[in-house]
Amino acid sequence: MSTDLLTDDACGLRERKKRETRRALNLAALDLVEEKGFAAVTTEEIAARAGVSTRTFFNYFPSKEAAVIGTTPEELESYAAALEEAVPHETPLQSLRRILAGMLAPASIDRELRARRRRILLGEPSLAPALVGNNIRIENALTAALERRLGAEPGVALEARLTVALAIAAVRACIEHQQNGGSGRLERNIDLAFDRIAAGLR
Amino acid sequence: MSTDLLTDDACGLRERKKRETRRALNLAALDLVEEKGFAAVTTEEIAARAGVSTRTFFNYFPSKEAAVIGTTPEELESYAAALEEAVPHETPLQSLRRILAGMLAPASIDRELRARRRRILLGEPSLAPALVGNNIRIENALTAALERRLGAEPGVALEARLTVALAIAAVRACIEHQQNGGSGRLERNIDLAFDRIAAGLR
DNA sequence: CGCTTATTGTGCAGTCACTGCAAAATTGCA
DNA sequence: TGCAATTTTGCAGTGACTGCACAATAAGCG
Repeated sequence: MSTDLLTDDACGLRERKKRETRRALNLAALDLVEEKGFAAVTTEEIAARAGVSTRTFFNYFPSKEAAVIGTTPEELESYAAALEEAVPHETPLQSLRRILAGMLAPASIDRELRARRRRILLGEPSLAPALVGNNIRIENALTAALERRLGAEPGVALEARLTVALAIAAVRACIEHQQNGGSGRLERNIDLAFDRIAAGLR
Repeated sequence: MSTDLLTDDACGLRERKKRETRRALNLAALDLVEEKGFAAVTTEEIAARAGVSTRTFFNYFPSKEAAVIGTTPEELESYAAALEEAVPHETPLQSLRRILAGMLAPASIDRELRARRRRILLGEPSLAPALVGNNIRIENALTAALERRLGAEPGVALEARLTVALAIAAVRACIEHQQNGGSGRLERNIDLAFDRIAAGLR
């Protein structure tokens, strides 16, 4: 159903051009934010640099924030699918650690885009509200996936939502720690955080 | 330093009028949101119902969302102070459970305002992004307070931020569970959630 | 190739949140 | 009462975002 992330060539010219435009807008937004800071960038500029009209910008992204943070529906689906499938000897929390860490690591094809997204994310605290807003979508998708994985027993709904919410919050806490000049490398801190969650907090 | 929440009479006419205006705007916003839904309410309407100009609205609140969700700096300070002071036999997590539950419970003076805030909060999912945005402020204030309580040992910064972030995320998860028609009473679920966190997740 | 049809891009007009600025109204204080 | 500080307000402007109608373009078909 969903085109997997590696096949760029989903048939028609139409589809390809749409992806190119989306990507161009995405890159333009990241460029400009790096140059001038998020607040000083206008949607008009982003559209201009990507070579489309301002109106078209809003055909691709519902907001200025989305063009910078932009988790695509495809990405979302792929993360959800990864969580739904139970890997042997892996608890839900361990799956989440792996998947969420993967979202930050410039691993798959679009490593350029992801690396820059990450840099901006760590550097621009003013994006934090938009970031957490975006997380809601991720949280809902992952919660649904985990519910399916755990089956429909009573109490599972809350359990699933709680697990996902805490995992995302842990990653976000590490990012904010980083932004506030905290010590330690991001990945290392994330590992520490998940270990804490597994062991129980006081 | 900070006027505590019970003394309404902090001297002058000026101060009193400011509080009244703030409260009038707050109530007007809640009224209108209950009537028409958040998206359909304009700042102009809110100001009009409160009997002030649109421009004045923005002297009191930085955004439309803030008038609805509106955690005042005083509230923030009072929560932070409550967390900083260590109660005997209470772990940080237990303190957070008590304090965050108190934010939802219509306990102190302004029970009317708080009860309506809570009802709207549970009923209007479109406010979720604004809600989590607001949580950032709360999180930062509580993190700083917990850091002070725990002292300046290495690793405390991350530990404090993580604990606060997880506690807030737990409450939020329970709220969203409620919004999505999940089972159980809110307070009961929050208790369950905190017990889980203390015991460790899988 | 041409023609029809479904998408997609764009311009335009409009709404609304939000801001800076300067003048007017109000309050505090001597 | 009169002066100084603060608050309110109007005004003009910017910029995000939307609906709509129309132009441009790709897709499918004879």
